[in-house]
Amino acid sequence: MSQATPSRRPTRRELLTGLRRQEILAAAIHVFGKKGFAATCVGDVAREAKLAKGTVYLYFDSKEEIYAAAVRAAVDRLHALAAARLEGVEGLRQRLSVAITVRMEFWYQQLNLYRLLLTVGREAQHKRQTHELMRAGHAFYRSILQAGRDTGEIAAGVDLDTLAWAILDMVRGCNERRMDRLTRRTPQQDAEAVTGFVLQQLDLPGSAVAAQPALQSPGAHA
Amino acid sequence: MSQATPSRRPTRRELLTGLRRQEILAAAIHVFGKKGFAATCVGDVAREAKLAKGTVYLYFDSKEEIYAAAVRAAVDRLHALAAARLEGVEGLRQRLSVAITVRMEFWYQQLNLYRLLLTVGREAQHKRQTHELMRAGHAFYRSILQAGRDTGEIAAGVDLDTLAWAILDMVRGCNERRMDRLTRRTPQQDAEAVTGFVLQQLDLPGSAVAAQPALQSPGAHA
Amino acid sequence: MSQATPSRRPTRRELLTGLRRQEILAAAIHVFGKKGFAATCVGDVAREAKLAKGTVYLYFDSKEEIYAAAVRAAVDRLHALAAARLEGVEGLRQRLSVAITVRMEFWYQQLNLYRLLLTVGREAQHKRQTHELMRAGHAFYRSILQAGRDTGEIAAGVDLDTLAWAILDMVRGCNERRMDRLTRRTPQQDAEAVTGFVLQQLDLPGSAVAAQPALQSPGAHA
Amino acid sequence: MSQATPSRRPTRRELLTGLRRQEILAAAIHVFGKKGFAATCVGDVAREAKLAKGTVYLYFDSKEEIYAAAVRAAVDRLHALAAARLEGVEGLRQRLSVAITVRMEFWYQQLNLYRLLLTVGREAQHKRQTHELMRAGHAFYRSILQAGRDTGEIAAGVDLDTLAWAILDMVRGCNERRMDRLTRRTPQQDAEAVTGFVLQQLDLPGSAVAAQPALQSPGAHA
DNA sequence: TATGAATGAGTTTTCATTCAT
DNA sequence: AATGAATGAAAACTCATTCAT
Repeated sequence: MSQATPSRRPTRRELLTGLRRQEILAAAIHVFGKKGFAATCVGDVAREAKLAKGTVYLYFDSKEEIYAAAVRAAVDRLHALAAARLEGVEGLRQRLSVAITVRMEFWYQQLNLYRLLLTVGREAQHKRQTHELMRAGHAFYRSILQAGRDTGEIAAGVDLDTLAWAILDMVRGCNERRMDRLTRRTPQQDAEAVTGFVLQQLDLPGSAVAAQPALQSPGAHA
Repeated sequence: MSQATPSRRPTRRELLTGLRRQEILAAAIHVFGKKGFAATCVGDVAREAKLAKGTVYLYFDSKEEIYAAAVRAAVDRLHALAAARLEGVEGLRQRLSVAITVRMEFWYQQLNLYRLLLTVGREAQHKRQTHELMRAGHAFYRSILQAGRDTGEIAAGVDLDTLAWAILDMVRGCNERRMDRLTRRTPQQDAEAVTGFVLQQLDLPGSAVAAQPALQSPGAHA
Repeated sequence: MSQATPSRRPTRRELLTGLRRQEILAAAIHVFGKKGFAATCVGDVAREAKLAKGTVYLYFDSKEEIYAAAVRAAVDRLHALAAARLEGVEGLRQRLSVAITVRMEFWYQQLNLYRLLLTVGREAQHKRQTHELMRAGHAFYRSILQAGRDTGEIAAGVDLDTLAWAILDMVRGCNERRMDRLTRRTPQQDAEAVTGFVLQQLDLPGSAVAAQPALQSPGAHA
Repeated sequence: MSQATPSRRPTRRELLTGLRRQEILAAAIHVFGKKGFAATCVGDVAREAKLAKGTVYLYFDSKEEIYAAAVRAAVDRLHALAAARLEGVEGLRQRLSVAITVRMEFWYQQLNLYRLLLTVGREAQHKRQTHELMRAGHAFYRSILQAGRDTGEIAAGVDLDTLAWAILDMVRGCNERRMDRLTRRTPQQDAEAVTGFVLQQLDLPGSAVAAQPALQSPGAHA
């Protein structure tokens, strides 16, 4: 899926190197997520990966670089996943629903990394990468809305830019609350609620994807 | 922990102590915001406050405690400000608008502190305080919505809990984008957009406070 | 003798600070000389000075700076000593003798520091300082020779520049051999030999200071 | 340590091994000279020699040993060169001149190694080797002077030991100044000056080798 | 109360050397 | 013989916190 630079046939060595990097990244995300980035020293990462400290430095230039690589890898996976899930899905309602759900579910699988994003990602040296991620998220929702407008499903008056940001904000909020265990809702439930909000904004209520009235308290009837 | 409510007549000494603490907090927020929490050492705070390092420790037990106190003070001010602004404001639309605006404007004045909240506040040891803040924000919007329901302005079916969280998420998102200079919109413009979003969810469009259709692109007409 | 910057009345604190620096320098020269600069860590210096590692860093910015300061202080002392010893000494023979002797004796008292000069002083980052020291040494002997020429004691044909370098080289050589225990001669004996060498170059043999024929084997008679 | 004199017919393998060692030494001297001994890591040497790090360790036991071997090889070459140059040269004046010149020129060709000698050679673990080198230099000049005495060219009173050291010191001084670019004189010019000094000590002025009055400033006439 | 010198645990990073392939 | 991944000891430097004055 992502033979980045060496266009053909990675060497046996390159393969092994790639694997080691994966291992270290996994270990790093684990301990960073558990103890926090600042409180974790490279030795902790090494121990988790069952390697010597120095070995980690063979694969990454610094602690910061480990973080950056972890985020990069996750983002790549997220984008690939989103594209795959949307493949063949037709109709604004369905596409919105999938797009919202995929981001909820993905980060739910990556809570430790998500936690990093919320702390380390805020620091000056990682601003650029974090902003990139946010802009990509915005563009993602924006493009789905735009397609809806192109097909006439969305009226001309709606400010798609602002709405796309709002979607991202709500998704992020739900993710964070789940990470912090401030909610017991599942990613799917949250996704439905957010999708419902959006449809309401577009004056397209009636039926959310699962034909469940979003934004209604579970017990309530329409 | 220390005498929470000294009931009556603070001693002259208590007053002086309080002032010193304020000075140190102001200095701390300034330098923390400029260099980041981790990168700032207690000596920096002391220098900014024109005190000796040791003196800071007469007023705060640790660097962490300075952060916690700064947040506590800000939150108190925010709550006081919100209450003051809502005083005498009647009607769901108006109260919502004010409630959203006040949180936008307040943090806009406190960008340095807000930045801390987004980084330090995420660390394990400050989770509790940060959650408290978020829950209070949620309760704040929830109570305004509840009042609307009590007066019949809001239909029975709407899930107020979820909507309150959504408001908080959108407000936070706007604040963060402003802090990161990812947007050029003013707090007031953002507040209007969010308010419009909420009214639409409540099937109460027609007029946002400023009678501008929220979430509509500026040039569009209703 | 050297109130460097604060022209008047050093504070009590400045005095104490100065003393601490002296103590650390003394300790540093001791351990550097014993184990070598590279093999010595700052902790060793601190232990020798009976201080904590961190304390050393309150007085010096880095290990390198300790070295540089030690050399600077020694050079100042050497120059002061040389000036003092030459005070009132008249006549080329006598002045040369004193000038050569003082440099022999001084470094003999400072063997550990001298060893540093020969190793650390060679490294790129200290080249400038070391060159300065050598140039100063050359200028020192050069000026004494020049005075001799001005009084007519030295013939016009002699190349004073080259001779001054030669003096410095021989003095250095003797010092190094003494440091390395490759010789058992005393600084005074070496000084006499070198002085005799120079006088012979100037066609002013006859009497070295001590009226001993220089460069002649001890037992030999004129 | 290893078979010092393999008496007869070096194996094919021994020859290859010897070649590899030469290659590595050449690479080592190059990078050590460029970056300094401490700042150079074995990997740098290996890269320069186009070998893997581990391979270097097949030929040398340690980084230190590489240094020692490099010096040993250079010294052997120097001695061979000196012997070759002196072959067939007759007369004290000529032999002295050649002996001084050869040492100037040789190190001038080996500045990188010379630099190592002045730093690494000073460290405790290399003292012995460095002293050996200096003693050999002294013995070299001493033997030439002794030959002069044996032929009656040198008077009985002169202290040959001290003079030999003085020659070595002056030669070293000139070499170092050239290495540090503190002089613009050529090795030949320096050699003449030093030779002139020595002849003057021996009361054999008149003609240095090139019949140029040494120690006289260029423009002066005899 | 105010000070700031002293402390030393703790962190990142480098690199000589080893050893399985 | 050749390789280079793995090791882990070691070192410079920082800074929150203490405490004698």
